[in-house]
Amino acid sequence: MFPSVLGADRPDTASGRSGWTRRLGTAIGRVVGGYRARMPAASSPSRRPHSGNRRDDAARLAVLHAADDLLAENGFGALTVEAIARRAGVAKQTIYRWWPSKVEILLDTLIEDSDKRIPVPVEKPSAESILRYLRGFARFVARDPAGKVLLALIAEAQHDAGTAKSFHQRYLGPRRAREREMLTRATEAGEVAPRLGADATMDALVGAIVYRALTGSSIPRGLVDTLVDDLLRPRAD
Amino acid sequence: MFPSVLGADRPDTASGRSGWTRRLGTAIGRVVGGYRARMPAASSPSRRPHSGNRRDDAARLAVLHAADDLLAENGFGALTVEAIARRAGVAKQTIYRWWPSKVEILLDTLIEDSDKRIPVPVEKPSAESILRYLRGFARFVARDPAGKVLLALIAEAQHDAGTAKSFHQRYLGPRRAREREMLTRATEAGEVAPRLGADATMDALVGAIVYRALTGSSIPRGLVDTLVDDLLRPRAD
DNA sequence: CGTTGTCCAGACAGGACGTCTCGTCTACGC
DNA sequence: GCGTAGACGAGACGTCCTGTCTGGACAACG
Repeated sequence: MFPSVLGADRPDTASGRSGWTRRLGTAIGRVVGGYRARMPAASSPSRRPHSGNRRDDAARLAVLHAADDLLAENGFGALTVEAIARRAGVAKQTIYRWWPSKVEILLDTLIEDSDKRIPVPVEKPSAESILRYLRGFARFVARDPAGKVLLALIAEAQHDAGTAKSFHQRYLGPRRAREREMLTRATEAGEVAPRLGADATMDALVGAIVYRALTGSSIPRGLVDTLVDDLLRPRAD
Repeated sequence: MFPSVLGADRPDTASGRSGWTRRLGTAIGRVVGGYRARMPAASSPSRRPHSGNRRDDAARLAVLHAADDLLAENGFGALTVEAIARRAGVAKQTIYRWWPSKVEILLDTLIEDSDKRIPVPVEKPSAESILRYLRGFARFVARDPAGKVLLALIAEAQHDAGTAKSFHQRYLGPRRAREREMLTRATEAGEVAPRLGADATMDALVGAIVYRALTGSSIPRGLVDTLVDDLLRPRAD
């Protein structure tokens, strides 16, 4: 049902690639910049003309996929950098060169996956599109292996302050901005009439769904529908 | 505001107790059985008449308090069994003798604290008492140091299957049973009229509150009030 | 063709884990 | 009383993962 996380074709490891790099580099490309792509000096636009060898994109993808797979198979508790390196066929140092922690690896995969699977419908906002979005979100978080990454990061953010900061800055913040936009537009268009503010309303909807997922319960469609109806539909009295 | 988690008087460590044990043993007693109290053979009611020395209750409390304090101070990520042992003035083996993991320690403190701070009002259920309960819950989870334990355990349950099982069996399950009772009685009395089932309704209410706490947002009273009103009050149409 | 930077491979110290073995002390049974 | 069973503090032990740091091979660019 969900054959593969993060893209269609994926090599099992990054090893045994003679000529791989060039083909991959142009064929796939980078959808998301990834952790380090934005870290070093975003202020200086024209950096060094890049001497030396360039980053191996196959290795980057192998790491992302390995992390994803290992999380789905054994859970976050068993996820170690060494295991990721082994599975990806990559040296440990290659991982530490580009990511400061396994959390940033997961964050990279999560951003890529959720942009692909559950984009926020900011254009043409309507009660119907909001409902569809939340149904998709519920499905993502409850049944999609990639949704487990989201749950794992929410969890890890409770344990580590650095994770919390990064998770907010890179994922929750931007996503919530789009959700707020979606809800605000729909409200202004008279499509919905929430009694709470945009953030509180989204938290109530998303929170209920996420909590069900966190506690291992299923998320029947009727739950989402009723919730949306109760919180977004204007009351008669 | 919340001077101490888990009881009033607490020694800093368990060491230096000459004569401590006897006094503590009778004075404080055990509110909750704790992890191991129910584990070994609940089938045989009359066990061995207990030769040897008995369990040191001061050590038990010192461990519970140390875990609580360390979690509040440094977060779950920095919480180690060794650190708990050091802080409690207790040998590591003493901890492993009674708890299989630090999670069970936290579970012991959580059960004790939430029974004390946010009991579920199953008697005399009313819309008003439900609202008060949820306000208290929101306060507990957002501002009480003991509430951090709940968040940490929800988080750890995502990372480890064993934690998830234990957390459900010992905390979420029993608590939800009482909450369901509360809601069902209030519904039968005509006090409230949820459109969703008891579990789904509670998840929507609790989930929204927990999600705010998990993402570090405050939980204004108006949010809880409106949520309760939207989900529990009968709709006119 | 040399410089630069990435890659794999592996060594390394540090820390936490969970187990184990001591010696001490205390409650209970005989 | 006295012996024994069990809890306790102290600390050693092997294992695993961490994050850093080498070395040597390779590829891109000037």
